[in-house]
Amino acid sequence: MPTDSQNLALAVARLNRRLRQERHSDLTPTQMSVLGTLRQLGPTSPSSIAARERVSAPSVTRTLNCLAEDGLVERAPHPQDGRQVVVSLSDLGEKTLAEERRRRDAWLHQRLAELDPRERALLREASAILTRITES
Amino acid sequence: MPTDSQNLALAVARLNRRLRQERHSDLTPTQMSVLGTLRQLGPTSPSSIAARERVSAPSVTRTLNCLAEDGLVERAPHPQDGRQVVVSLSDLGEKTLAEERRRRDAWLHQRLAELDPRERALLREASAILTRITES
DNA sequence: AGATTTGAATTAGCATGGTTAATGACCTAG
DNA sequence: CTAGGTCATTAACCATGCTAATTCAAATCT
Repeated sequence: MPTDSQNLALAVARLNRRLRQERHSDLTPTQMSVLGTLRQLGPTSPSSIAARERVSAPSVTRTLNCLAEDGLVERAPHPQDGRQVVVSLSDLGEKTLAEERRRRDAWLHQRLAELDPRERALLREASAILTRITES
Repeated sequence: MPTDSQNLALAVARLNRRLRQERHSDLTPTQMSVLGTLRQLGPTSPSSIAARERVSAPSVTRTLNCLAEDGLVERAPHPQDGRQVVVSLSDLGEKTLAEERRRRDAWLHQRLAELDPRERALLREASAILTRITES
């Protein structure tokens, strides 16, 4: 018999795959996530993004390369510290993020709309708890 | 301002990455998931596994190759239909699954234990809802 | 019965995105 | 000023998603 944590882990893994399938866009989930983090943090270093995304620095570098090629983010030297790089969302990046979010979330949004209000509220709370857990 | 569905999608993506990090094992999340599905379904065809995991058939084939190499699953011809293959968990697979689950879930289990009972109950319900959503 | 279509699994080839290890540039402390 | 640490990047590897094409078996249709 599965434990609660196993159920939760399975549910999360499956939903994650499902969401990947529902993407009808050019941006991958990882790219979306990095753009979102960048939106939230404002201009920051790659390592801050890596920490926030809980991913290795090289992984972030590669994602940033793709995003920079498409003109969605910009890299600038750090004014004080020559080792660091400051990454920021471009206007195009901002616009693209908003639009892709709208499209990508259509499926999940529809599913949520089919739930009754109590379940929706429950999931809203659950999101907050999961976020808190993840960051601990 | 992010919508509920965006919050949920982000929370799920992040927790998924976090769980991958907490794995202290040889089995990847995908492999774990396939073993779990196999445990749940009993002996089945690769295509059933693919449907359950919402993943393409070739992807399942490859995962099964890895698992079979390690002796965790076994393939047998289907008695009636010569096109099909019947995949089943070996004893070693069963044992390994149980053990890896125990280890992999330690982190999440600990996090859940730190929540108050109301939150735990809420997440239990949320798991069920997410599973239902995912399968729709 | 024989030919064709359908279906399951696999193979081949591609892209993404995670990792660790090694490099190079830069800062900082001694 | 040198030694050591830090940040970003590069290189190389692996897992895992995909589609397209292949193979072989079953089912169906003359």
